[in-house]
Amino acid sequence: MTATISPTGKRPYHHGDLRKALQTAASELIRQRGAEAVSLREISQVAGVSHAAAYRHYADKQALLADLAEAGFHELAQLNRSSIEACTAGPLAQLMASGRAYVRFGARQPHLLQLMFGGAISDWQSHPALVQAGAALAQALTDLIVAGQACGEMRAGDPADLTLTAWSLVHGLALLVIGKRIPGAVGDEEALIDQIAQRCVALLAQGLGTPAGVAALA
Amino acid sequence: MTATISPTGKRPYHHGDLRKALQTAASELIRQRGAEAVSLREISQVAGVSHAAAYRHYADKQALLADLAEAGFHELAQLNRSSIEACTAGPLAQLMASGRAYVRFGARQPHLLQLMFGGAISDWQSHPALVQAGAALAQALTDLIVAGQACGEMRAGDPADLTLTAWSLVHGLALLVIGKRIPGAVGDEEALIDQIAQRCVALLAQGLGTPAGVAALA
DNA sequence: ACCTGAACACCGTTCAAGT
DNA sequence: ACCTGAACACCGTTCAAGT
Repeated sequence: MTATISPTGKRPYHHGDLRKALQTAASELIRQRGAEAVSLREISQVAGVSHAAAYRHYADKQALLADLAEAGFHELAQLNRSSIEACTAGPLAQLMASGRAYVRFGARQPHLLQLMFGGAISDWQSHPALVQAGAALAQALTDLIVAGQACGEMRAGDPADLTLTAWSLVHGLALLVIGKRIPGAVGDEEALIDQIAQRCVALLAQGLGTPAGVAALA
Repeated sequence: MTATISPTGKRPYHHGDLRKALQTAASELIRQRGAEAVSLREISQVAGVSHAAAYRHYADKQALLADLAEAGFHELAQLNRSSIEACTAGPLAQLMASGRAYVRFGARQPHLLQLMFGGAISDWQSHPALVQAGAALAQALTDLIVAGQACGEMRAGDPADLTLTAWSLVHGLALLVIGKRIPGAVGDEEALIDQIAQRCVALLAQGLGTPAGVAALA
């Protein structure tokens, strides 16, 4: 932000914080149209620079996409934490709340979820920050399940199995909702989607919970 | 196939069955590298024609991709039927077998599953045959669940909810496996993936099954 | 250090023209 | 009826040159 905005109103040669401007522009465009439908050239244009300028801040288009996906993981993890904290009941009920938040996130930002999990980022492994952000999300789920097992609300067994089952359910549900593959719920009404998600995570809870845990839900 | 192959060995002007040749070439390339990494021009070249010839058989690239995705749905539906028929136990056990087959399909042909459910085909609704093929797959699942409810192995409730829950679980699991998001199972060993899938669908069965149904599994 | 403009090798798509 | 070749408007990426 140092000496980049001239008083004349003309745009200066140096942008100031082009990296952030690219993130903002890309995020906006991708949330609207999806990663495949947005070019680096258009992002640069919206950010107000030439089409080659982005390469001073990102190695290639993949790196920019990975950056946005990482931000998406942080956002989802934050929503996850909020939904868990907002639920004053036990871990099993918190797991259900967390699952609904996951589906809600997908329904609100379908193109972002596609970017985070779809094939747009070809070499996931070469973006360590992205791997880290994804792993943190899974760890939060595992923590919840271990807590549930400790207090007898959740079934015994390898926490990794319970984690993967819970994650798979909400992940698959979110993607099926996004893809409009659900007959009878083609619309985007958020309330309807949330009701569907509620019923699915309730069935999940039947599978993961102990009899005592399930009884406590009602 | 009429008068298209000259005895001299030189390629004739007319291909004969270019549509099928394009499908074959595209299927091969996409299964190896994914839809985003394959161009219509390369597909045409592999099929042995100029890059414009494809437009005589497909409206655009999306139409070719939709055609391949539809074939994928038929293949998956067939695997689904086979796995159910091969299981001589009750509907709950058949549901588990079906789920494992779904995950196995995804693990074997990750790029195809991405094509079928990812964002590569932007306007799904404008390819009716594709919608139909996807709906048929969901219907097979619902049939299984209704049968399970009828014989008391599966929990009562709206079959649509049970269907969506089961589908979401196996769909999410397949995609997480494909994306190598599963810590501890980064490898491609099919046997390992199948064991993981087995444990997840077992937990699903705990949620969807009645006590009697679950008892019958053991 | 940061950005621009021209250039390169690609795309998807169209269309007159060939067989 | 089916395919080709040239053309158009785009891409992502590179690099000398400008500030």
